[in-house]
Amino acid sequence: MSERDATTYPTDPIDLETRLTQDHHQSLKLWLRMLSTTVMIENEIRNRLRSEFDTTLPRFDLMAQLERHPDGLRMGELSKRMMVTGGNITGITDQLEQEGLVMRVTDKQDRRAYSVKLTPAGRKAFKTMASVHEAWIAELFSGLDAEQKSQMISLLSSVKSDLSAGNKQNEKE
Amino acid sequence: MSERDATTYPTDPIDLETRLTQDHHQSLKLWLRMLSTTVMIENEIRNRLRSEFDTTLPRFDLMAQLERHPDGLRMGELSKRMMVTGGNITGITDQLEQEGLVMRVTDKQDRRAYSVKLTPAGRKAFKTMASVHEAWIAELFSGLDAEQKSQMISLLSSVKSDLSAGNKQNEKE
DNA sequence: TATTGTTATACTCTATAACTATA
DNA sequence: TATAGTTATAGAGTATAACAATA
Repeated sequence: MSERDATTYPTDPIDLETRLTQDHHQSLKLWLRMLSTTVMIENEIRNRLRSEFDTTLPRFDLMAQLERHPDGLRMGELSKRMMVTGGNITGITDQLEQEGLVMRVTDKQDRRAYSVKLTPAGRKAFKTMASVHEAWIAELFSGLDAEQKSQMISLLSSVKSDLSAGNKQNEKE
Repeated sequence: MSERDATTYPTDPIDLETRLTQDHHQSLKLWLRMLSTTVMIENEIRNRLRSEFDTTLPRFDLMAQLERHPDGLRMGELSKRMMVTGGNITGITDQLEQEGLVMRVTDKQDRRAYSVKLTPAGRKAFKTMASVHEAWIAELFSGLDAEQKSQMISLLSSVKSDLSAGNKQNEKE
């Protein structure tokens, strides 16, 4: 070690291990913070949806999906988009249909299938909820300015694309 | 409108409204991305914990809390930290105690209360799980480099501090 | 009286698997 | 046979409220 100068070897095994451990801790810290932040916001939104509109997050989500697809979505598509299995979609759709907020329209090409659509009443009810909901979200994220928000959106995209690549679950769109 | 040049008035109400709407949409986009990313990771971790260690996220969390507090935590403290109500803590603690992973130590000052601690077996089991868990997390976040991770950690802190300020729920620490 | 923790209960959300009816 | 959706069921995970023991 006599002639060695201050420069560390690039492949020094101890450094590599140290860096790996640091990375692991940093990832864990990031995950714990992300999880707890998300849970706090989710609980807040869930409570507000219940007390203000007597609805739940999955019901709101399903209506949001239909709002984005005015031609309607089939049960199977809703299942994929909401990341839950088919049986659950049937249950939520049943509720919303009974309340007159969505309707099942039989597909003429395939008589096994339905298109689920918002009814006019459902669209109206959703619009009201959605604008209040959007204001809540803006309020809860008011700690970030526009620049920081777009930073975070792109960082999250990197995480997510990595995830779906690993899982090979991104079949379409 | 004849004499008006290309410069918009700084206080133009339309611009203000436009900016507000844009901010709302951006916040909503951020939230939807954050939520779906978190759900995907959470599901992945939940499945792996079940198949590799036959345990659940709340059980893992409770043990993680105790690992960080070797002197033990009271039921009420666990409840606050895990953001769930007391009855649930009793249930999870019962399970883990039966399996010999945690123990209830009666408090000598206050005989209503317990300190819950990891048993030696529990500590050993947790260490094994925790290191594998940490590697999973590092893997799932490998789409970000160290710089991006610390950026995201600080962005999340801003969101979270804003949240707890609004809710006045940050009583200690 | 107030607090610590437990019990009992119910509800939401979820997955799985067997099923019906079409394709 | 395969697919779209339904039904039935079970199991997490959660909150609420009444309760016992102790402060």
